[in-house]
Amino acid sequence: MTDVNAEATAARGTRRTMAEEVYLALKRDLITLRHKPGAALTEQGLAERYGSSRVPVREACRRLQQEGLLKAVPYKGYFVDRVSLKDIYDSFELRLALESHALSRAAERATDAELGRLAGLAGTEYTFHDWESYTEFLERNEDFHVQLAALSGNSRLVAVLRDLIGAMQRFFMLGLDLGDFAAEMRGEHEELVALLQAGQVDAAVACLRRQILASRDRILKALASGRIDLPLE
Amino acid sequence: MTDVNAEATAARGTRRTMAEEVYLALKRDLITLRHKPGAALTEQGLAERYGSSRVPVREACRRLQQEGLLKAVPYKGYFVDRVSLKDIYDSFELRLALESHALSRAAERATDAELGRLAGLAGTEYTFHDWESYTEFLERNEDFHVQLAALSGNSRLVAVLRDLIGAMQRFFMLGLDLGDFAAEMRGEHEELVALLQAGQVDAAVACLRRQILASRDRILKALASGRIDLPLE
DNA sequence: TGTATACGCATTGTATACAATGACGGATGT
DNA sequence: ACATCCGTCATTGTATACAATGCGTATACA
Repeated sequence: MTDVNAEATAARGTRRTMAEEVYLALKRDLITLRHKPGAALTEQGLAERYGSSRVPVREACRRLQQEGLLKAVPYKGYFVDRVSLKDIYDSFELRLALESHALSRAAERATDAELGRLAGLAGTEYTFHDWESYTEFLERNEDFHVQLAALSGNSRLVAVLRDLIGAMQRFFMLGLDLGDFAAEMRGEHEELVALLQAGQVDAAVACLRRQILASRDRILKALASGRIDLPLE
Repeated sequence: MTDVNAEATAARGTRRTMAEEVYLALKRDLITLRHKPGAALTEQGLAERYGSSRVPVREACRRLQQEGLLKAVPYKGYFVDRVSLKDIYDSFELRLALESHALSRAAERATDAELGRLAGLAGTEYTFHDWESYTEFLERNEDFHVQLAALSGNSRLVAVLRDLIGAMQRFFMLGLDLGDFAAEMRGEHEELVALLQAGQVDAAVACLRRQILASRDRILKALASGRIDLPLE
């Protein structure tokens, strides 16, 4: 414990640990609905599936539990969190509150160069019924929103928003395959950045609000049309 | 895995697990500054201190890491997160955004009975230089704000806010002993609830904003007066 | 038939042994 | 004096063995 200022030598190396590997793989499988909402999971089963022992699996599960993708019940196992209408409403409401605030702050602080870099992340689409493209689209979309939030300069806010969006990806996966919204969503990000670059803050906030609520309603509508097992609790 | 609907049988029993025990004890010691910001911790050391093996300690540490109280550096150990001015600003800003929104929603939804129960949590003070009373005050204060947020009906928001306030308790601990603000803070909660009960939503939001910013500035002022080791990164 | 009770079993919770990592310091060469 | 290399050691990362829990079921009993 003489190594006092090794504190600075933080996460530099990118060599992945088993726990991290399992975390990423499991999260991916949860988001892509490979593990379906309500399904039961066991540490042993996951360990075999992802090729490790129970210990890294356990760490990954606890993390995903706190992010709201899993639920652990003591001495029983883990259950994939169900998707409820209430959770969808709550999540989008929280997201709106966080992103609205972040956007206002970003408008005050961001430089032209930063906005330019953000614009580079804006062009993102998907193709209907192409499962692979869904995943990539969602990743880019998350990137865009996280980077936008980062321009607020508030790193706590960014961390919270990142976790939230991560937990929300499932919603989109559920919705994307039930209706083709690619055209409808085309250019949303560009529109937002353009307003920011033009310095029209209020319009940008209004635009963001419109987009987020539209996004929510698309999912709700898709879910209402197709019949998906959604215990509304 | 035939036990499909045992999913419902969630956390009922209150029997504590070692990991939980360590988590609570360690969090308490972090909040009360028994472990000082910047200090180095090892799993083995913590295991001996809290009377368990490394495994539960590990789980507690990962949890506290995600809550922003610890930082883990691989193959090296854990470090108590330092308190920076930026983090104080960021935290209060995020808290203001979350609580403002929650308050607005609560004003729309809360029944008189709920507001009455909230009022019961409002009367809370501390006595200067009484370390014990600080802890209890902070717990009651957290309770009040979390319950207030709960009236918004948004459980995701509540979860995020709870973690955030938990991580912020240290700030108050740093500040409380550097100045006697008991008188200044007396009745703040009552004032807020009264405005809510009177249906004066806008005034309540303004009041909350005033209180939160005052709280932040008290801490900043106290920190500026006493000299506390605050690496501003 | 209904009800209380005890047992089995799947699963998590915990401890411990061992492997991997990488920072520090001394040895070595120039 | 100074840089470089290499071994050492503290610490985390991982696997495995064992304990604890509590649900489901069979069983005993009225």
